[in-house]
Amino acid sequence: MNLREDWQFRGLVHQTTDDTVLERLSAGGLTGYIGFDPTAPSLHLGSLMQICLLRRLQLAGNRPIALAGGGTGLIGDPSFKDAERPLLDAERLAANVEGIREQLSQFLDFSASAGASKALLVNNADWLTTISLTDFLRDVGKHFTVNQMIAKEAVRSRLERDDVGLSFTEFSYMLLQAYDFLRLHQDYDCTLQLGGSDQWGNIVTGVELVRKVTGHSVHAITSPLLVNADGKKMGKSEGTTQRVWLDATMTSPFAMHQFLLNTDDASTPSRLRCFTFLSHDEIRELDESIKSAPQERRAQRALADAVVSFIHGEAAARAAQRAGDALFSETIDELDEATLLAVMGDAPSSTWSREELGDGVSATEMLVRCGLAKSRGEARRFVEQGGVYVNNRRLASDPEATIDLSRALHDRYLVLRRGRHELHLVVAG
RNA sequence: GGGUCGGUGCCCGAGCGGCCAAUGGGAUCUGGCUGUAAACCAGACGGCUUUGCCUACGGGGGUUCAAAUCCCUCCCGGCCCA
Repeated sequence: MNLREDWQFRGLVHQTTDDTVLERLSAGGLTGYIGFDPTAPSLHLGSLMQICLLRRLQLAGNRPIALAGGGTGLIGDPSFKDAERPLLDAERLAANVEGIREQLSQFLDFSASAGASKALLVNNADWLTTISLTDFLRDVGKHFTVNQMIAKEAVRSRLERDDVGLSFTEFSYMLLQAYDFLRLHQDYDCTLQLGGSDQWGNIVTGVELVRKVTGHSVHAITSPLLVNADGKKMGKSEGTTQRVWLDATMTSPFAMHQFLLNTDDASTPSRLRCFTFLSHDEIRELDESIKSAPQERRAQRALADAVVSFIHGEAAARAAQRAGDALFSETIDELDEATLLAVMGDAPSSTWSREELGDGVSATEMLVRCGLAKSRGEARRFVEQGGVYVNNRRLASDPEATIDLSRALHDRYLVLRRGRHELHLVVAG
């Protein structure tokens, strides 16, 4: 099984500059890079595809470069965005780059033992913040005409809209990214850039720049953007309620596991291919299980286990698994105290005074203070609609309902749930 | 700088003096059906001490018994001209 066959099976390739790249990658020994935007202190599931691509590259004996966009982040990529991006200040950006560096270092092999395919992490702020404007315009800008730049699909919609514009700053973004490729080619002999299919325009601009400046031909591979069954980009602001972050303190392993477990049937095969390193046979078998026994959701379970293991480790994946099983398929009041705490370990919790709970606290009040409702009005609505559960038993849909210690598990714990998924552990102090 | 069009709830977008917390769509949320899914159906969707009150239609000021709606001014954006 070589890389080309594997990538084709997994559907990782959307477009390439030429057919031979995949063959050459299969042979190993190339250097390829992917850029990561430091828009937040953590990467999220939307970047998992890119992370896996770099890893696959490395496993096949190539050198992966992860490029943190500390410089391009100062500008903001306008590709297919429908409005001007707010600028991030340099300090936040630097902090974000740091966070991302740390995360990426877990997924690639940066040790000397990797030899020629030892991964590299670079920050384009190193060159983008130091090059002079006139040098940039002469050495980079001179190679492109505005005519071809405005013809790019990625910016077209912004140019055609009559309510928002495209600032010169954002318009210049593609040149900065092109310059990155040139630098990586010159400094590290990098001959390949990968990215999502929305990056095609930016990437080929880089390919062109390298050719014009050095005469060398370098390559591009884009991968399809994964969408949910409803056509929305996954992992962006969608998901259950928020983005699914890779940082365990921002999105708990349990929440991530749940998110993946809830993947709809139609999207599961492609996610298994892109986000896991399972063998082709295993994947085919899981595909089959979706058709033959969808209610078992073996494929979703395998996906959730594999991804959480990859990101947070096997122990975290097992814990998330157990927590889900306990919370959704057993009666929670049968759990012993240690198990209950382990299961609820990921969920937010709060400590309440015994006296207060003894007297009974109104359900709406409790929902608001636990952060399960944004306002009393919303809390009242949840109760009225029957969306509130204590220890997995639905609360009477009475807005005056109160909750007291008599329901507590082990005389201290109340598992408060709102709707299907939002949990909170109330502890009597 | 000049002209012109526009800025409404999470987003899009109606309203153009009282019947407006503001039509409609999307998103989201809750419930039902299910498989902790999708689709579908029903409901909710500014806040509160909830038969009422408060805050909101870019900011400020004004006219009026009454303004998202009229006037002035400022800020922001699009387009055209310079």
